[in-house]
Amino acid sequence: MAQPEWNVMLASCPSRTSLARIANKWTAMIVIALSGGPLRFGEVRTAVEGISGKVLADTLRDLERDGVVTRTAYDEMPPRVEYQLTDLGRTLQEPLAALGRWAEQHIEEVITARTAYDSR
Amino acid sequence: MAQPEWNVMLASCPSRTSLARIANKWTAMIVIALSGGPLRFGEVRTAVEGISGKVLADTLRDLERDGVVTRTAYDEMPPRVEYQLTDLGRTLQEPLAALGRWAEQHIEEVITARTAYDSR
DNA sequence: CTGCATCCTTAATGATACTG
DNA sequence: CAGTATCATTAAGGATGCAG
Repeated sequence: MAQPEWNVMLASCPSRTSLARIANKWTAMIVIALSGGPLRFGEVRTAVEGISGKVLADTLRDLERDGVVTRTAYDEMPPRVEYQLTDLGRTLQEPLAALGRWAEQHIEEVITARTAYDSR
Repeated sequence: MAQPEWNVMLASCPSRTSLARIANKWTAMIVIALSGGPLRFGEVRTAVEGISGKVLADTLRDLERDGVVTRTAYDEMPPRVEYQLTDLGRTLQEPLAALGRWAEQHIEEVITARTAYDSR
C-alpha cells in the first residue's frame, strides 16, 4: 500500500484545512518565534524578519482564531499587545521545530541539487 | 532569550527558502503520498485529492529541482512518468508525517476554537 | 490517454498612509 | 506601538489545449 493510514490527503477530510494552516512558512516561523515565551507584536515582527505588518497581523489573527495563540491587549499608552502560545500551540512546537531543523541541516544539499538542476 | 539558537527566521538566512519549500501544504501531502513508494503522475494526483494538474506538475518540478524527488520518464505508449523520494526526500518523511499526525489529532480543537472565535 | 505547457482568473502578499 | 484600510504587485490556482 502506497498511502499512509490517515486520510489528510482527501479533499473531503477537514483536517486538511488544519494542515494547510500549519504547513505554511509564516505560521512555522511565528510559532517558533513564540516558543521562547510571549512576545509583543513588534517583537514578533523583528524575530520573523521580512514579514510585512499586514501579513503578520493577518496570520496572528488566524492563529488566534484557531486556538494556537492568545492575544492580550494592555490598555496603555503607548499600546502594548502580547502574543503567546496556547497549550494547543505548544503541541505544535516540536513538529515545527523539527521542520526548522531539517531546513538548517539540509539546506546545503538543497542548494547543491538546485544548482545541478539549473545548469543543464 | 526568546529565540531559539538557530536563525531560520532571519530574512538573510538561506535556509528560509528551504523552509518555505517544505512548509507548504502541497509539498507535505506529496511527500507523504510518496512515502509508500514510487508513484506515477496520475497516482499522485489521485492520492493528493483536489490538486490541479498544473499545480502538481509545478510542485513536482520544484521538488525535483531541490533534490527531494526523482522523475523517471519511460518512453512508452501511453506515457508513464514515475516519481519517488530521494534519500534527501526520505529524511523529510518523519517531520512531515508528524505534521500530518498533528493535523489529524488536533483538528477537533482547532474547529472548536474557530467556532468559539467566530461566535462573538 | 498521460503528462504537462499556456493562458487567464483569483487569492495572497507587499508598500504606503493613516487612526486609536 | 499596534494595528487597519487602500491600492499595487505577485504568486497560486484553475481551464483549456496539445504533443507523445
